[in-house]
Amino acid sequence: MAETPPAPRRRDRAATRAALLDAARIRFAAQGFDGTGLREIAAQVGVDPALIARYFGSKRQLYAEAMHVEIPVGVAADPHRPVVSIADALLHDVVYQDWSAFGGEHPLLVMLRSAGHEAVRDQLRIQLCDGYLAEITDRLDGPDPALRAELIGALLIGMGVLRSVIGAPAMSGAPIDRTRVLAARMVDALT
Amino acid sequence: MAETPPAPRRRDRAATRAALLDAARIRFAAQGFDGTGLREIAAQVGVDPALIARYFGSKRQLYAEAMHVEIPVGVAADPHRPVVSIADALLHDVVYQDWSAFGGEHPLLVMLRSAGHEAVRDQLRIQLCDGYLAEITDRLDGPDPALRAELIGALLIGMGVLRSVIGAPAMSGAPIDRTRVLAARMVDALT
Amino acid sequence: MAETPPAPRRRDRAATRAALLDAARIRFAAQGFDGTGLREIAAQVGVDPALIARYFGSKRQLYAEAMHVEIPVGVAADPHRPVVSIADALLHDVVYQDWSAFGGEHPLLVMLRSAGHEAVRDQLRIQLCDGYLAEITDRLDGPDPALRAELIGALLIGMGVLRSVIGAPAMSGAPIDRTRVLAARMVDALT
Amino acid sequence: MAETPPAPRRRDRAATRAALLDAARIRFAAQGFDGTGLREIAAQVGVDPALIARYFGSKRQLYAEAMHVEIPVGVAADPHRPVVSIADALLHDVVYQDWSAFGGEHPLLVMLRSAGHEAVRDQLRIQLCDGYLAEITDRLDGPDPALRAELIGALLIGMGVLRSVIGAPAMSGAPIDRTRVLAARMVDALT
DNA sequence: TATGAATGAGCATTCATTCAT
DNA sequence: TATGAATGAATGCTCATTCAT
Repeated sequence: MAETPPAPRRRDRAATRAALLDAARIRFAAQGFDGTGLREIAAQVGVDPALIARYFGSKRQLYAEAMHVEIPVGVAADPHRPVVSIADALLHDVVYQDWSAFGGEHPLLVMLRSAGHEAVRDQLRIQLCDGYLAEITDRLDGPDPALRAELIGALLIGMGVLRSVIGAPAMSGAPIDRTRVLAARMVDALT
Repeated sequence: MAETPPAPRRRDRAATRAALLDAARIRFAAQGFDGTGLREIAAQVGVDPALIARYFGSKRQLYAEAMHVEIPVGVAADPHRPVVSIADALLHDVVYQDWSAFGGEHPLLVMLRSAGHEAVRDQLRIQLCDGYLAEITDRLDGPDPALRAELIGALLIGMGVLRSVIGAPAMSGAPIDRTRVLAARMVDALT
Repeated sequence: MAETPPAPRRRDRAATRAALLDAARIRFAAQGFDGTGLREIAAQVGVDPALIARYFGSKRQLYAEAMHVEIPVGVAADPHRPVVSIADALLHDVVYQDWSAFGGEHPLLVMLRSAGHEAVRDQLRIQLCDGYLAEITDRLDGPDPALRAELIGALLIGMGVLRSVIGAPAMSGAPIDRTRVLAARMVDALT
Repeated sequence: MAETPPAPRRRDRAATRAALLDAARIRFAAQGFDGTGLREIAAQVGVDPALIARYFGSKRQLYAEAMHVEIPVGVAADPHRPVVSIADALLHDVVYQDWSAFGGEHPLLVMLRSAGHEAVRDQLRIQLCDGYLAEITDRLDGPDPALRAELIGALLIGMGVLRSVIGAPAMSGAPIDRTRVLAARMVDALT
């Protein structure tokens, strides 16, 4: 892991910046925005807290940059790919992918934990609606494509919430395949 | 309003306690656990902040008590009521009910905003899984009833998140009936 | 002195407040607004720095309140008192009075040391022009009474600056009577 | 403007040094010693803040050098020039001259704004007493020439303070000639 | 010679809480 | 029982400065 102190990493702006982002992701995921202090992020990297202000401007901007993720290219590749396949890819991406760099969860779920802040909610909306769901909306025929896309997104987010935020027993323990089959059935019901 | 200072509410322990809970619900919902100060809650009721510690022990306990809700009796009444009807009732209860006493949202969604705190996550799990979802699980036949109940819960929670936490455009703007029909279709696909 | 820690002064809001103001005057006079920390003021009184925020709201407000002085009643008493007498009284008040509670200088001169802050300049203008100089203006006949009053004020302030801010040798060392006679001659030249 | 970044001024030590002094004068005058950051001075010139430490040693030394001014040669030229004429020349020099390179004020008045620092007070005393006032003292006959010179200096400084630090209404607004006539009368009363 | 990464001490302010009254 | 004075730790952030490069 890049965020452990062993490597002193002296005088390397890019590496220090990256290490700060890595450390920030872990702490923000575990303790939320308010529960995380800049001092502990800096301490984890082994640098002075003032560097964070220097590199990122403010705690808010550090958070925004740490939580930013690009939509995976594979998902958006084929414009004719069926919706159920897209949804399944997103389900795997959002809920079941290995997000250990973010403390084990997709940044959308991490951000949900700090959704008391309006700026965080804004970022959530942009990354979810303008990113993931736009891909689904584009591929849906029939009435209310945006609404149906959001319902799929709601299922996705809800599954993530139950699995990794709330820790609902069945969803956390059940084999992934069984769950994906059931989720796919729900998505199919919308098309 | 019970929480305005004009009425001194002198020497009425029960009424003061209730007023503190009401005020706490509003502020916690609007600003989250960390964003809300005990001073402002106390000020809204017109009492000294030390009284909160006296009545509730700590901020955390005040939060827990303020966010506690009982599952509506109507939902649990008939053990033979079909799942899709239960789910629709819960959808209405959780997502579309008037929760103005909680600042406009169901406490489950309010708590999700402060899910950075482990105690809040615990309370969420207990209220959602042991409360709402148990009712659904009991009525489901076939394999994996708990998992399917959680998927329904995921859809519910996700809809609430998109509607009132994230503010997704279609779900926030669409007429409620159209949304409920689509959600019912997803639930039906599981049975 | 009320600002020494010996007396614990426990649980006495008014006394603690007054002691904080006393300590603030001394430190602000000696080191200016920016050079003085709230920590040292609080330490001098023997209380926690958080009390300052509680009692005065902010460092700026503490400063404003600490530097506020009322115009001495004796000066404004007789509306027919000649200007040269008023000026002499003010000279004694502003420059030669024992202002040891303010570290040895009139608050107007103390504030001049922190005149880099606009709020301080505003307070200076209000206390000098609307306070002291208005009394002089009212008693001046002939043209430009306000301008002549301000010239008298300029002499006063300038004498204070040379004496206690700059430490000009002659004015600091000369016997007070000789200086007052000369200053009175300058004032007389304006009437 | 010499202090705008467009001109890279690469590898010209003397020009960079001068540009830093120019920028420092403007900022120190506008915001005082404490209110001015080395970063903003360096940024205005377009160089790294570390250069300031390299060229001037410290912020204090940069300030001292930036605020240093020579007494105008015209004033000291004729040893038989009458005092009232010298005083008027100084009044014009100190109070009414265009000091736009210093942000619009004579450095003595600028320094008065940062007189919370002892080093600044020392510099003030040296530049005022040993510079300007020595010229006046030399030309005064009769008793206490140094004291009378300081009283003239007090009037000068006081006028500057009221005009440009405090912003006294009459002195800031009145036509310069009327003010100079009145000031000359006060000076004459001392001879 | 000069850059810019990094420092560490310092700032005012906010908070839930405690304790004497 | 309840008030409110007082606490002390922690917050994000700014600063002049230093030290490798």
